Amino acid sequence: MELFTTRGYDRTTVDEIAAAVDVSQRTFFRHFSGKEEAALALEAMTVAHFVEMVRARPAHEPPMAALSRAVLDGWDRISEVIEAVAPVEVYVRMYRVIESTPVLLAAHLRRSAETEEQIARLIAEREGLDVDTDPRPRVAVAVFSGVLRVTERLWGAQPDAGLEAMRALTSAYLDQVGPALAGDWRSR
Amino acid sequence: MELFTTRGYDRTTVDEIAAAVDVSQRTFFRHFSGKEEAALALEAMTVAHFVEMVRARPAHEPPMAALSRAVLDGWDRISEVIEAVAPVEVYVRMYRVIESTPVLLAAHLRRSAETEEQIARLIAEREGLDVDTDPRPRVAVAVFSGVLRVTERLWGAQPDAGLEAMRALTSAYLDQVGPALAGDWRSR
DNA sequence: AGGCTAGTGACAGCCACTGACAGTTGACAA
DNA sequence: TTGTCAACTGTCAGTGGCTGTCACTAGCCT
Repeated sequence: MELFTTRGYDRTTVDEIAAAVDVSQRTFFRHFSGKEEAALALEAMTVAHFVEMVRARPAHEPPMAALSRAVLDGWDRISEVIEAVAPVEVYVRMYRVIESTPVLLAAHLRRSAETEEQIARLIAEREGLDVDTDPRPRVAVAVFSGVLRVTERLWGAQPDAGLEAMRALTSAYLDQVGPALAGDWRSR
Repeated sequence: MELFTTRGYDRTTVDEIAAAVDVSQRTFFRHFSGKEEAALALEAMTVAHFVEMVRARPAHEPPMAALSRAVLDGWDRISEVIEAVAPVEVYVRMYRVIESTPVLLAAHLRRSAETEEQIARLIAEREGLDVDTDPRPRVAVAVFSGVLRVTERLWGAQPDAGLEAMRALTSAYLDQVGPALAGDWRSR
């Protein structure tokens, strides 16, 4: 992470990473499937945390409410999860590296797509629906994650990106789904 | 495309592609920035077409209506666009290769994200809004493209994926946004 | 004829990644 | 104490995507 955030992803070779932790290149590839996975390791941790938060929501909550609360509560506790492995500040710097590195951003988006599918199945299960018959679980999750992506992008662009700012942004943007879908924006 | 769809993306080397069109490897890289770009070239064409369709919508249409109609009309005319370059059947086969090849899917999603930003700016302009102040353009486009991604994924999974099926699926799934956002799914 | 440009090939090199082979270490059973 | 197994490691020799450099050709304008 130190190398990635200071030199940049492309200008960091696997040999340099291996040397920094005093290990052969071959050994690096035994721990990580590739340079990409190493770069996204922190991010993967937090994503897993959010999935857990969704899984833990009480069964009586309506789908969208469960998703919203899971994410909002998730942001409140995320710092503990990160801090157990690395300073939060490293996480924030690394997020910016991901956003600004095409191959990393691409990989990140693909992983998000996989997470979406996973959560859609979770929602379908909660509601007792078949994810391949009823379109609503996947549509709901797609709408939800679409908004989350916009939010995280905006957050990364802010100069003073902290975890509290992220929570506030997420909440504000989720509230905009209704207005955004309204027929005529000019009439409001 | 022929090589990619028969042998698979990973099992096709740039040398093979270059040899197939009787050109040196170096020349291949002068025409395409990489193997990836070559594989996504057809897809890029159709995306450009959809952006044009959005740009062509009359200014008085509400945002979501403009997006829906642009995409639906887009599917009606897409076959001409594709057929000018390759058989539609190649396009469909190639879409499946993209879906099933991790690096291609990742690249595809990243490009979609760029297109989203482009369209959000288009929508903001139509409505006379500042895309960095009003959240609605980006949120609306995110919701919309989220649904489109679910649709295209489902379409690719169908055995008889044709362009008409795609249009129908798109329409059906866009209609599900309302129901998916409804509070309690069980009450309906 | 001279010079410009676009397109090309050949060659050498960087880097991510993989397969094959050979240690080393610690835990545990004989 | 000794054999054995599993987990981890290093070395080496590739393959394949991609880039920089140099030299060449064909068409085209002056």
